[in-house]
Amino acid sequence: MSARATDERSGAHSTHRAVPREKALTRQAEDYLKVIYEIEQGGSPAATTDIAEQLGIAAASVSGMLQRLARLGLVKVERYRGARLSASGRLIALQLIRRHRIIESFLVTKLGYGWDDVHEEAERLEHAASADLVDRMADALGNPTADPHGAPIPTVAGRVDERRLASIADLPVGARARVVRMSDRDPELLRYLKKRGIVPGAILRLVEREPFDGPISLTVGRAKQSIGATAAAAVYVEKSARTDR
Amino acid sequence: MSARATDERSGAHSTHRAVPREKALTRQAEDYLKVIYEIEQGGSPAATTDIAEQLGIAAASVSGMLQRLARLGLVKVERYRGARLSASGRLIALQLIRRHRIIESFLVTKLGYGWDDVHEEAERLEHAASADLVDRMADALGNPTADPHGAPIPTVAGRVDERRLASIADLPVGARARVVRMSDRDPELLRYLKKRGIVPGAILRLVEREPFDGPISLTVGRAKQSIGATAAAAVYVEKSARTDR
DNA sequence: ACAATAAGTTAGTACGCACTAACTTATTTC
DNA sequence: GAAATAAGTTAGTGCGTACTAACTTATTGT
Ligand SMILES: [Mn+2]
Ligand SMILES: [Mn+2]
Ligand SMILES: [Mn+2]
Ligand SMILES: [Mn+2]
Repeated sequence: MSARATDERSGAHSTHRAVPREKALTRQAEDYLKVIYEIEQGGSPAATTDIAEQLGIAAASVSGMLQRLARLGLVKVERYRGARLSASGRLIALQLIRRHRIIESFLVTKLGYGWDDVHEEAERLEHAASADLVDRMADALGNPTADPHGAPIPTVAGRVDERRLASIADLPVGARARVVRMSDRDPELLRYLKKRGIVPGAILRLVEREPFDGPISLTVGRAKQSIGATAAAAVYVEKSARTDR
Repeated sequence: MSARATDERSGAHSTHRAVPREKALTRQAEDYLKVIYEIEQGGSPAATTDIAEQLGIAAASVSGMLQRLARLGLVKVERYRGARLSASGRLIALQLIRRHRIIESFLVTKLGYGWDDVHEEAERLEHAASADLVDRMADALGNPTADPHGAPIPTVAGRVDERRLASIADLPVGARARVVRMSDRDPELLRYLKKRGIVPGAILRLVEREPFDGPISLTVGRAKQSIGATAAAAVYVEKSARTDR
C-alpha cells in the first residue's frame, strides 16, 4: 500500500505487500551504476564527465546523482576524482548487465531481432524484467555465456569474465586475430561492420595502418577492407597463433 | 540530445535523434489511462476515488494527474464529476492494453509462466516493450485474439471486442454458463479458482445462491463447488443454450 | 611557478508524481 | 431542506532527476 514516489520495478499496483522490501532502484540509478562499471573497466575511477557523456546528460546532474548513490552505499566518491562502485553497487551493475545481455540474446535468438538492432530495446527492458523472467529466458536459450555481440554474460552471483580485450585499433601490423566481441551501442556502425564481414567469430589480418588515426587496412577472409579508427575501436579481438605477416 | 526529466520509453542513452519525437508518456500516465479506460467500461466516467483505489494511491494525487492528462488532451475532466478518455487517450490506453495482453500471452505460452502469475510482470513490461517487440511476440504466437485470462487483445489500430460480460455473481439460479474470462489481478484468487476447475472454457451451472452476498453453489463439470461473492465477481461468463434447471 | 584551460561542484530552478491536511462540493439521510 | 457523510479539490511539502549559470579545483603548457 501507499506507493512511494517514482518507483520502477516495484509494481505500485494493488499488489499489497506487508514486508518492507528492498526498495528497488530507479531506472536512472541502475543505468548510472552500469556505466560506472563499464568506465571502471578501463582501470581508473569513473570521471563525472565520462558518466555524463555516456548517459547523454549534463555533468552537473551527475555530481548530484553520485552523492545520492554514495548515500545509498553503492559508490565511493572522491571529490574531483571520480566514483568507484562499492561491492553492492557492483553486484547491482552486474545483475543489470546480466539482464541486458540475456534479453539481447533472447530477442535475437527467439524473436528474430538483428544483433545490430537490439541494444536499445534491451536498454529499457533490463529495468522492467524480473530476475525470474530473465532466468526463464536464459533457460530457454540453454544458459548462454555470451550475448550476440560476444559480450560475456555475468552469472546470477555476479561473476563474469573480465579480461580486457584489444581492439582492432590496438593490433600491430601483420597480426592475425579473431573477432570475439563488438560494441553494441551504435546500430549504424554495427550494420556497417556486418556488411564488411566483421562480425563475432570472423578472422582477420591487419595489413596496414596509416598514422594519425588514418585508415586501417585488413583482410577479412578473402576480402580486403579499409576502416576508420572509430570503427576499429569498436571491434574487440583475440590474437591468433600466427602473428607474423 | 539533452534528455528531459523522468522519461520512460524514450531511451535517454547516447541515441542521438534529430527529430523532436512524440515525447513518450511516463509509466504512471500510461497506467492512469488504462485504469480510466477500464473504469469507463462500466458506463460512467471514471471517478477520482475509483482511479485512486485501482492505482493504490491517494485521491489527491489523482486530481493532480488528471489535470496534467487533461492538459495533454488525453482526458476530459468535469470537476467533481470524473474523467473520460479523449479519442487519443483511448487509443493510447488500448495500445497499452494490447501490449499487456500480448506480453501475458507470450510469457504463458513461450516461457512457462502460469496464467495466474503473469499479471505483475506484464504490468511493468508493458511500458518498456516497443510496439515492434510486441508485434514480434504476437507473430510468434500466431496473432491470438485473447490473452490467457480470456481477455480480448486490441488490434494495433485500437479495435477491441468491448461487449460487457456477466459475472457468476450476476447469474440467475439454474443458469448454465461457460467461463470466457477471468480477472487477472489477484494471483491468489486465480489459483483458488483454478484449483476448483474454474478456468476459461469451463462449463458451470449455478445451483443456489444465499442472499446478502452469501455463498454461491455451482457445479463445475461433475464437481459441486461453493464460492464467495468476491470470487464470483471475478469470473465472467456467457450463458449457454439450456438456461433452465 | 603560474596563467590558461579543463573538469567538477554548488546554487537555483523546474517538472513529475507522490504524500497529508484542510477545505469545498455533492449526495444521502432523517 | 438542513445536517451528516462521502467525494473531490487545493495547498503545501518532499524526493528524484534533470537543467543552466556561476563558481572552484585540478591539470597542463610554457
Ligand atoms: Mn546492449
Ligand atoms: Mn538501461
Ligand atoms: Mn494482466
Ligand atoms: Mn503498468
